[in-house]
Amino acid sequence: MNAPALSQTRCGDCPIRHRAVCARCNADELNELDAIKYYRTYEAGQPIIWSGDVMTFVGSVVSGIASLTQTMEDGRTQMVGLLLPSDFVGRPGREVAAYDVAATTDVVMCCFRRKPFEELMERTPHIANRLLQMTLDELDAAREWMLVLGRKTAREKIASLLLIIARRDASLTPRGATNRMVFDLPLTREAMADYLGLTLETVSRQISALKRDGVIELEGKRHVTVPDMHLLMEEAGDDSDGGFPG
Amino acid sequence: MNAPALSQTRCGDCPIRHRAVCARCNADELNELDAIKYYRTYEAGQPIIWSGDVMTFVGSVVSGIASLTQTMEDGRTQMVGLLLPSDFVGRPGREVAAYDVAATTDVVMCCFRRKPFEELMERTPHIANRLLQMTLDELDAAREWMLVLGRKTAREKIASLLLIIARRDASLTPRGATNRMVFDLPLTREAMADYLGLTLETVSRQISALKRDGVIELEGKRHVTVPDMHLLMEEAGDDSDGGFPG
DNA sequence: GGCAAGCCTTGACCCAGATCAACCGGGATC
DNA sequence: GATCCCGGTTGATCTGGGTCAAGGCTTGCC
Repeated sequence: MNAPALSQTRCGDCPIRHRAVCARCNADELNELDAIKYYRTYEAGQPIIWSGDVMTFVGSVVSGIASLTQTMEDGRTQMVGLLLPSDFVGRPGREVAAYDVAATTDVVMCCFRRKPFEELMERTPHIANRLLQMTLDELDAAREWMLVLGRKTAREKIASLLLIIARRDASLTPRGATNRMVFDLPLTREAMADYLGLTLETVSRQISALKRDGVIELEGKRHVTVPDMHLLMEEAGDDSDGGFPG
Repeated sequence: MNAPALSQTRCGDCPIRHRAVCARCNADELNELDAIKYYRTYEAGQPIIWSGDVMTFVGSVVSGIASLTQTMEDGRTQMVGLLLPSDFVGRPGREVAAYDVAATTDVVMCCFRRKPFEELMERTPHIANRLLQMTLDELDAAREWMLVLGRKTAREKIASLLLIIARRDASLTPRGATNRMVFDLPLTREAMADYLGLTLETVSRQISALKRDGVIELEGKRHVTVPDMHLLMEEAGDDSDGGFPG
């Protein structure tokens, strides 16, 4: 993991400066944030927050991937959010965490003490507006995901997840007009199953099937090559082609 | 339907005044809203907005119930939101609608022309803050629903939906400590199926099963009595008891 | 080198819910 | 009063994905 050196990163140098909740802040506002911020790291697999915990901080994912999950009493779990760098954790105004948050890979968080952050937000429309924008985006993503969970087949679910991961990578490393795409899966089969509302066996089988049918190529268990993104999109049952060249 | 007389309702008299996007506005701000608002009515079953349409307005549901749905090319549909009185329709800053919006019952909408509304929002934190709050609530509801779609059985899904409707009614007509609850289903079996990611046949069968098992009583096809809300909660696999007396 | 733990794959079987189809009942239309 | 719809119910059958079980491949530890 390429974690920045801790507790000395200046906001100006921050890799998520232009995408996180602080994206619209001016220099003065950044200084105020700086005063209440601190960095924390979590190893892959570690919990960040338990549902029901008192929230002492909110914050942004700086690097790595974290997951938001809900659990029923009998142990069934559903992932309800995948937090990527620049995504926000915590809800201003909420005392108690509603979901489990865990580090899927090694994670660096930029944390703000909750109370001061809430006060700052009260008088800083730049932050509130950015958070509104981000929340609306998350709501869209959640609704997209409801279609996946409610109506797609196992194969389509897998293809949809691969598509999301591929698009994320594409947005981080923009490239020319190419159909080909290579990336690493940041999730275990079990985590994929939790995200997709499937069992890990079904995830494994469908990945094998997509490989057998030439939709993807696998090197090891995590390294994926998509020879033709359009084919993958068809498999996902996805008409909106997400900006890939037609 | 008890639609208010149109185009003459003053904001001060509005039934959703204290819950909608305008909830925190002062008198001056209400006047500004007043200037760009107009009412529209839709009959049950009618479309309000088609996905892909240019959004000329945003607005609030004043009375009735509307639904947000997503459709795949092959016709599979998933409801991704149930809009109740005071809920907001449209996304400021978005040119083109992302979902189909349709009137499930007769609906009255309080519409704002989009551009003026966006400008007003820019300079009115009371509106932006309220919208943030409402969006965060919707996001929570969407995540709750992801658990339902991804991990619950058909019976649990039906129970969960009944619970949501019952709670909504309870919040509109607060009452003392009672386990008993009576309400009307505002959705057809098909709409419930679209919401739950099921077929209408399965919805019908599971409702019959819940009735046979005494969890609910039915009068006609829509009028429901829940003799014991706690039993219904157990059926929904829901530990959080939503404020019902223990 | 041997062994255990994680993560993943694959096979055999089963079942919840989808699909296909028949039918019911009430309200509108003629 | 006959007919047609529309929303809903119920039955019979099929199947996608869950469940249970047996390994395989790495990695790390002794």
